[in-house]
Amino acid sequence: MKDITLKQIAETLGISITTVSKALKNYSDVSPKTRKAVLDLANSLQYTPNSFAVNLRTKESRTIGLIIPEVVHHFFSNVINGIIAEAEKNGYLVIILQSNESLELEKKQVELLMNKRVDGIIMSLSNESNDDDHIKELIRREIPFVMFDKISKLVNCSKVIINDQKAAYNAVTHLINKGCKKIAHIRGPVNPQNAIDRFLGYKKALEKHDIEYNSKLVYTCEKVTFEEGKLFAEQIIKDHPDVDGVFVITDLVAVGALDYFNEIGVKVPNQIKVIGFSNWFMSQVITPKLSTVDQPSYEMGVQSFCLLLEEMNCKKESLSFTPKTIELETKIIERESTLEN
Amino acid sequence: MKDITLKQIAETLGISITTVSKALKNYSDVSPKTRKAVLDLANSLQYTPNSFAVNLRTKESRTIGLIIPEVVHHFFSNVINGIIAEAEKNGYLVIILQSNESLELEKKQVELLMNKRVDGIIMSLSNESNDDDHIKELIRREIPFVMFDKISKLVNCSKVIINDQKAAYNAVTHLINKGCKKIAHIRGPVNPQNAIDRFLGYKKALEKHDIEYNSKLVYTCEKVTFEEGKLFAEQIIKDHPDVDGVFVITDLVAVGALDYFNEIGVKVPNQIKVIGFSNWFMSQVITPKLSTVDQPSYEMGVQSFCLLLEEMNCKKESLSFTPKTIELETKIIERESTLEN
DNA sequence: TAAAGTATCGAAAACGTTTTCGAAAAGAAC
DNA sequence: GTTCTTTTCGAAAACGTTTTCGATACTTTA
Repeated sequence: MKDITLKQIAETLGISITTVSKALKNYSDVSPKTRKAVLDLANSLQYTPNSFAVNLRTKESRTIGLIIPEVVHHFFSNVINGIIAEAEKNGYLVIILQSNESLELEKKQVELLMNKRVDGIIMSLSNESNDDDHIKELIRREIPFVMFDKISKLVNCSKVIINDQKAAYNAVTHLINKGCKKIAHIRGPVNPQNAIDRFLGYKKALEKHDIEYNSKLVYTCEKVTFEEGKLFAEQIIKDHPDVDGVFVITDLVAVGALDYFNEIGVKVPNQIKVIGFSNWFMSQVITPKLSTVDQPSYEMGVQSFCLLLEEMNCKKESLSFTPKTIELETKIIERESTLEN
Repeated sequence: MKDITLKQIAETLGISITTVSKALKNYSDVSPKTRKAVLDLANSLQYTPNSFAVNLRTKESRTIGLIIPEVVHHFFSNVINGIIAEAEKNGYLVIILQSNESLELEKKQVELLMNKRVDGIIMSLSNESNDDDHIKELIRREIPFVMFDKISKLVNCSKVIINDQKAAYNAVTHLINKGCKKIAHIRGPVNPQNAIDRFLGYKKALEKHDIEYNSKLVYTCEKVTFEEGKLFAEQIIKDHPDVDGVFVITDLVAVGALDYFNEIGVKVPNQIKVIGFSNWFMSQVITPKLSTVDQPSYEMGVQSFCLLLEEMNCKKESLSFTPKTIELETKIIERESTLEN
């Protein structure tokens, strides 16, 4: 029941550990005859190298770490999907940690992964993250590192993002084109760069179309939940009954808003048009079906791993690596919630 | 920039590696003075033990593997959440792999994890899985192993499940109590035990209430998708216009059915009542809100890890371990889609 | 036949830790 | 001063692999 080792193969064959190792790794200085003997025996014994020893010797674990704010989240679980698929294709395994949107946990998890000596780390910042010390430590230690979606502009590392400002601009312009004159915005928390950018895109679209910006029309989520969507929808109706369009930070919150509007009989899209962000699956099954901005989540995962792989390979060969930023395209998905009157 | 090792600490302090190691691990045979010196230096140098070496020496990696059919799936992502939370609490990290419902991939991934020498494996079978060889190999090698939700009855290992048959029985009984006389069933694929059990529960509920079972009313999903839900809803209406109730294998498919009914103007719950399974988030936001069976997904994750931990600890101390099965409670969530006429 | 080249192998170090066991030093007891 | 205990330390083996470098044996060439 004990594990098979090179030593055991060597002893039964009456040769040295060195030769066994070389035979298994196709070194040229082992005769065809002994190679065959080794391979046959290794096969019949189901030998697999002890990865602990290989890790120690080669100083790599063929494992990467992934830290995301939430696993139960349509966008992030799609990203996970992309990352583990691409990683497996390249012989890497993925350890997943969840920061639960907590900066403290996030820092602890970065430490965990460094101590675990993963070959690289992919990460999306928590909403609480407003300092970069733990990230910069990562860079200082020259651990291959990629950020996606919720990034920090101050950190010099590879990034996979969308143009949140442009996407938000397009979403709000879409509302305006459909006839909206007074548009509210349910925005994300204050820290995350993408919440800031989407807000800026909202503002810019208004300006561009000569609609006066009114800070009273901006509602700020803390937790970015369904419930907050309902709550802010209620406030919008109370505070500004003449609002005829809402741009929401993400679909989950937008669906909350729709739920409230449905409850009290506010007609969407007739009275108010709503557009969300990220194209969650449920957006296409609720009533009315929610217009949104499609974000290539799976592709973001794939690209994130590719960038990380590039950096890991450079490090292995002691080559220098210059961080890259990949910007992926978004597109408006037009559904019932923004139909023209 | 190089990693700090015991050797370096030992040399700068002029003592042996052994003593440094002992000082850091609070052995009793090191004087308070030298212990303090070691701790201070280790702290200021930010020493962390090389986990590769520790793994090799201790023969454990404090890492477990998790294989699930799909990451982008409300039920499974909640289980993941429970597992990684509980694992982290106990100092374990989790490598996640996705079988994509393919038996071939599943086998390869079991191999991957064994070669990686994880301390244990948690798994939910793919829909394709109809043989147990790779699982039995796992047991034979005495690798701590837990199955949850989609299990194999033939494998002797710890399991975390619900009583699918009873839950399905209750769901169908719920339909009957609400006045349904002719109830169709959109079931899961042929292999998975839980699809079989839910089907049996459906059948038993009919019998119990003197409704004749009709195999024509049972539709079998292959992929268990939204699209299949729409498709089978269409067939039900075409083949059996007088069906007044549907019990669906899972919410995603049920939502597909609802979508079709909405499209063609079939009134739910007036003409047909629908009940799903698993309580996906979107079920509470669609129109009409979907009745369903709540499955404690997060808790299943937590319990799965706990069982695995127990087994891993037994193995470490060479104690024998008897597999356990934990059965968690489900409950009917009554919403609009099964309102009484 | 000697020299040069090639094919095949293995000894040994290294990766960084943990742990056993014995040695040395210090203190206590007589 | 001797013996016995207790405290404190370190040498060394072990975990299993990879890789360097030198050694041997065998073949070819001059």
